[in-house]
Amino acid sequence: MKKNLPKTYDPKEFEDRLYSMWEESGSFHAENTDDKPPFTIIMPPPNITGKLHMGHALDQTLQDALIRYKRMRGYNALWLPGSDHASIATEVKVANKIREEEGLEKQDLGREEFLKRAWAWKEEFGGRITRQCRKLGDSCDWSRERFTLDEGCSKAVRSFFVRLYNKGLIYRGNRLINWCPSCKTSLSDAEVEHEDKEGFYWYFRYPAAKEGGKDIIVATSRPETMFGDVAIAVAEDDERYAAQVGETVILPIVGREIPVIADPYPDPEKGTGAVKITPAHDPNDFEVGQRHDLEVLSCINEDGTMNELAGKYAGLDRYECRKQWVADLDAAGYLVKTEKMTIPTGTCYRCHTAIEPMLSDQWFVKMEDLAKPALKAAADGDVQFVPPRFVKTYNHWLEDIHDWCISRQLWWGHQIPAWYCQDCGEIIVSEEDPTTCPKCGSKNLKQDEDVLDTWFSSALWPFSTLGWPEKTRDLEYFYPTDVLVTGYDIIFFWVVRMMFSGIEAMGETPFHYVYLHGLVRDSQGRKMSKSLGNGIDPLEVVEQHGADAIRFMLSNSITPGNDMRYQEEKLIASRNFANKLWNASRFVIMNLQDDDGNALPIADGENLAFDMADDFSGIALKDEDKWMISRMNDAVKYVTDQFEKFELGLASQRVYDLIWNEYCDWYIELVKKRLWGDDEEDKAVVRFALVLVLKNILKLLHPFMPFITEEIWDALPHAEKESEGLKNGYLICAHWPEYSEARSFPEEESAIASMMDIVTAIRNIRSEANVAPSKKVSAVILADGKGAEELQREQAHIADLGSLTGVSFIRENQDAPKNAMSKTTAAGQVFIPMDELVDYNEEFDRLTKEKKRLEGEVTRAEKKLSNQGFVSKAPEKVVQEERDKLEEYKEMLKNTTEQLNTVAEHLGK
RNA sequence: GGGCGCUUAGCUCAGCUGGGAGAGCAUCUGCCUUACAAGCAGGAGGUCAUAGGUUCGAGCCCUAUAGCGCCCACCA
Repeated sequence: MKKNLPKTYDPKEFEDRLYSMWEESGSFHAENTDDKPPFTIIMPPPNITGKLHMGHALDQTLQDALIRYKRMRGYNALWLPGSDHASIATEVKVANKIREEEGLEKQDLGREEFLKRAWAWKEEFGGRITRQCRKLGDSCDWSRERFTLDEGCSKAVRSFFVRLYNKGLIYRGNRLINWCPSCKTSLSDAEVEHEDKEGFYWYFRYPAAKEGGKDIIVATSRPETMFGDVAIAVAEDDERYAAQVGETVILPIVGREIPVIADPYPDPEKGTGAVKITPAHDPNDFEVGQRHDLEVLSCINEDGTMNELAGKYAGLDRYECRKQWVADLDAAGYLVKTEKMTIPTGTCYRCHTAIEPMLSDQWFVKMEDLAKPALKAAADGDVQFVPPRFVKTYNHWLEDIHDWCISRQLWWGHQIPAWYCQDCGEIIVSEEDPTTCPKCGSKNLKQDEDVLDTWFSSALWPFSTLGWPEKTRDLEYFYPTDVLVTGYDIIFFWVVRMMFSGIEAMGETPFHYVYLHGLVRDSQGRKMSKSLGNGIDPLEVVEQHGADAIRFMLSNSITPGNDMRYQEEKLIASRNFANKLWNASRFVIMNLQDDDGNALPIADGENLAFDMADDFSGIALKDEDKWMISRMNDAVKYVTDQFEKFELGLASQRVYDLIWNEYCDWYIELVKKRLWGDDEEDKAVVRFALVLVLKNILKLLHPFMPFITEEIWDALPHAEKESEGLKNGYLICAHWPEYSEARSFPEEESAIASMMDIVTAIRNIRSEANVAPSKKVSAVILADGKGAEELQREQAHIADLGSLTGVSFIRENQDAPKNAMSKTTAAGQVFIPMDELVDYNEEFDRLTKEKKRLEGEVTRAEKKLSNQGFVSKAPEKVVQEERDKLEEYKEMLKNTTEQLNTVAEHLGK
């Protein structure tokens, strides 16, 4: 046992030390042995490009709280950490760095050299976030840390790719894809964001080719794509254009003749009802083109400049071309009108450049057959969302899913395991690098240059990290994982893909629960972002106030699925809470030893500090001890229930309440007198209860505030028995408390509660009468029945906490002191005679007000009880409660009225 | 265009399957009481967005309305 804790709570003094202690003792390591059940969380891998932000801090605090809770409950709790190579984000970052430092483009370096730089970059910065996690106290199993581009994950990616390919679920196709002209790569639908941009509708006249024919006016927001126009489409039943279907019109200035066709696609209500068809640069047009067997004419290059089809505009950027082209059309008399419009525009989720739909050879995952079992899993409850409403987002995404474009024109990532025979054109898809073409025997093979979408590898994360495709013990034991904790913003990127990949590869959903949290916003509710500069660095907060404070703030203000605000005040409140616990613990420890630091006896020999104890037969517990143990027991049940429901906010609030309002404000105050008294035997009992409850409090709080609780735990005395079957004596591995009937003391709870009510009433009177806390007064309590019994039983506490010279009891109101202030509680009425202190006029007003209030209550209750519907239909329990309440109020009213009369008499009214 | 969420004390938010609204901060009053002023004790503060409905009973369920926010959607 330590001498005592330092006088001030200084998290910096112990947080790092404790983290090393936990890690070195192997407390984070999860065994894959059958002696305990497994509990698994796979950490959503942070990008190696990033640094820890508030969102991570929240995500990880929740996961760590769950893991610590389950670990204490006796599970082999595995929290598997790792990071994501973040193909496109990293590639852009590394390329920028090379450009800045060396003035070179990545093409100048070549693939091999570029990848060397990327790996070097990863070595330098890649571990940044995971290192920062330690500051937060994350109890991950670092021995199992993974990286999406490490050998094992790469093997899993290849294996999964080949498997899907062989099943016909991956194919190579020439289709219209999303192209980012800035990143110069294709993107999946999920990677395209939609932004409303200011733009125009330009109305252009397409002259009829036939002499005397009717011109057609067409609206477009993208005139530069006109060079790729291959038709004008009108609705099939649009009478305005019926005569022109089958005719041709001239593409202005260009002079090319294009047909007018009828198709279901055009909406007669929109624009002029006639649409220009550009299959190469619009997904709808592409489909129209397919139906009518139209040519696909591409007029834009991969870098967003115009190609030779654009004639004199070739080489110009698409927007520059647009400007000049519209001016030229206007000058030539083809521009009919211009309309300002908001144009919904697809943009790249990385660089926000406008996406260009492009026809391109890419690899795709065929989604239909993969989506179905994933939908079924959610419908059958194999996976459950917390909160449940998010299943809609999940379903919605899977229901109208398009095939997933997985190839990226990048270098940093998993290169696609496909080879092209340079002689016969055969495509070879294989886990091992092939040397010869199986078709023609040629050795002239070339691997596909592209890499896979980053999300293709993250989709495998729950099983690739456990060893798949090998049949490892870890995989067998820890899969499926229990819960995925992540932000709701990532459902379609990641959750959906892990689901169908997991089901496909393992035949089982990768997790049973998906616990979704929201965003951490700033104090004004804005998103934290680099551009706004309103981000708050969690590490700075840890540095200032400690990891426990930020963890508690984050877990205390959370509701599943909802965004939350970061508030400095809330953080301070959390820090103050830690300080409160620190000082309460100091008080306890101080009372466990004499002035020289020698341990004082604790009741019931060696086992009494045993925090699991629930046999109190040999210990002379007093009411307040039982009350405290009972309240603690109640909290244990509640907190455990809330943990099981992922309601960490409610759980932590209850712990807060238990510690501050019950343990500190009442219990410690109640036992001070005993501790300062002479009854050595009783003092040993108090020590027992103080330690018993404190230990359980520390356990309940540990998932939220691991450091301070461990530090205090270390300073407390422990019995041998407590560590039985545990790895070590640390709190991180201690047994989670369990609710026990033997620790439930309803009678004492009720008695102490009545006492607390009366004490509050006394303090209230004193405060209203401006009586100094040091001044002692006497009190008379009017009560009968259960209330009288309870209050008499606790009268010593009443006198003590009420700072009374004495307390006497009466049964009849007529015996009440005449010149006194009074307050009524459910258990009884208290009178404090204070002749010279009371302002009778004020007291008269107060009592009048109180009488009115009570009359209202009585009326309300009587009305309710005279309602036949209520009495006959409401449950008996509710009705009875109402009757009891009425009696109580009637009694209170009677007493108050009499008191009022007394005061009135004194005033001569 | 489709979907979802929010609206409760001055501020930020809780409120479990319907049974007389809570917390933190801020505020007011009194206290440096030997664990803690990062504290203690006491108080004030709410037609639970609006309008209907269901019910004996609605912050909670249903319908509509308003405001705020988010997500999705093939850019005539």
